[in-house]
Amino acid sequence: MRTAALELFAERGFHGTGIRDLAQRAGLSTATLYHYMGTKEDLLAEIMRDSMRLLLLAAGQTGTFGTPTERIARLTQIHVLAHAARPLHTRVADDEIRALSAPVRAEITALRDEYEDFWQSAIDDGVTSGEFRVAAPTVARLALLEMCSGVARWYRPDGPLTASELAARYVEMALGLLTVDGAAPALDPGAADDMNELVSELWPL
Amino acid sequence: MRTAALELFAERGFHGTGIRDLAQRAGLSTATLYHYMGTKEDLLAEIMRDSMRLLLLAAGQTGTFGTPTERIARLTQIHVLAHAARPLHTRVADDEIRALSAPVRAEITALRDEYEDFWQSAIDDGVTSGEFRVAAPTVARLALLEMCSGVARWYRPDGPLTASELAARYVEMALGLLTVDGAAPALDPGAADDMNELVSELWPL
DNA sequence: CGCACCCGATCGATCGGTCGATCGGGTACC
DNA sequence: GGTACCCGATCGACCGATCGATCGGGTGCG
Repeated sequence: MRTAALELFAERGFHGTGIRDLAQRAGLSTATLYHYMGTKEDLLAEIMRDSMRLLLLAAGQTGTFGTPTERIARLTQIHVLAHAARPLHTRVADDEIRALSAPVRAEITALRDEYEDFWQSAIDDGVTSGEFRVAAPTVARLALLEMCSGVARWYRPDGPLTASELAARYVEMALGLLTVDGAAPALDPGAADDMNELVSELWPL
Repeated sequence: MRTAALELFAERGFHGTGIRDLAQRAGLSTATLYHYMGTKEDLLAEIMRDSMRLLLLAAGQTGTFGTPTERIARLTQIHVLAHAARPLHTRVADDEIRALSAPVRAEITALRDEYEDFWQSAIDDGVTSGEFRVAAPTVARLALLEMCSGVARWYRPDGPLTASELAARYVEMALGLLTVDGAAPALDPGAADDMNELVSELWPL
């Protein structure tokens, strides 16, 4: 039943999944479903709690020692491996927060914030120590997490890369992202302004 | 009415938004709503079509000339600026593809694939020319796009960064990500294996 | 009049969730 | 051994509410 909910929530979204869909996938009647579970939201909340708690546990065991470079490398590897190993869990956890009622959402958000703190402090420490050169550390955290979480949306185990290889590539990219060579801007200010102008034409305020 | 649909789809998702929600937000009755629009799905499809077409148009004007570095810089800037300027459009376009029926989904997916080709060919050209050093170009494209699209989920115009500043930071990070210094692995193979072991304990197959 | 605009009322279908009833396998007492 | 009792598991039927969508009938302006 948990499996059915996981698959359907990931595939169609929480609001796109009816309890009759759940019952059919589990091979039960809707009444029997309610013998085992609470509400539909409870089902979603459990999935998200489990997902976040495991990630937080792993981050706590690997994100607190060593150099900032090592910490980011380990956090990235864990995050990518987890998203590759459990794409359904992580996709639901990343996409369906808005479907939760306010109290549960607050609980899950608190877990997520705690997890992201591991990343932020590793980035900040790296900037302080000079290992990282990045102009906006908070933006870097958001960009990194978004990029790593995306794995769950497209990774397939039968593709050209194993999960370990994929994680290694992400570690390389994450560290490259954090050690920006700011010597020469890629676009001169004039070209950048041209882009701004094009955008304000296409997407007028 | 378009505005109402845009706001509500972005806020609650397609399946989480009812016709009566749309009518109330637009200050109309549900019947009047149907005087102007087709089905609810048509509304979603229009939002996604507009969003993708503009992005594709912008990419066509900026992603085809210059060095790979310049092309990626311009694509990144356009993408980030668009997502910062129209977060609702882009969030809906990124998150609600699965809510579309098969034919419309195929159409939107084709547009998206065409757009992503601008990115992929710029990355591939840069790898060929030696400007970029990245072990898995396809993965790099996915990572870059996911990271840039994330902007729509959290950027607020009244925050510490203007949209132009944000785009400049993203250009730096994107180019850093694509020019990985592969000299020394951040984690020795033993440490990487420890991570793999931890993950297989926490997320058993 | 004709047409664009707008509405209350209502449609059949489906929603999340509950109801009372039934079934089969213990288990405790005589 | 028989039997009276209990209980978790399961079901079809059904609840009120809401879903997306439609209807016929207004208005008011050209």
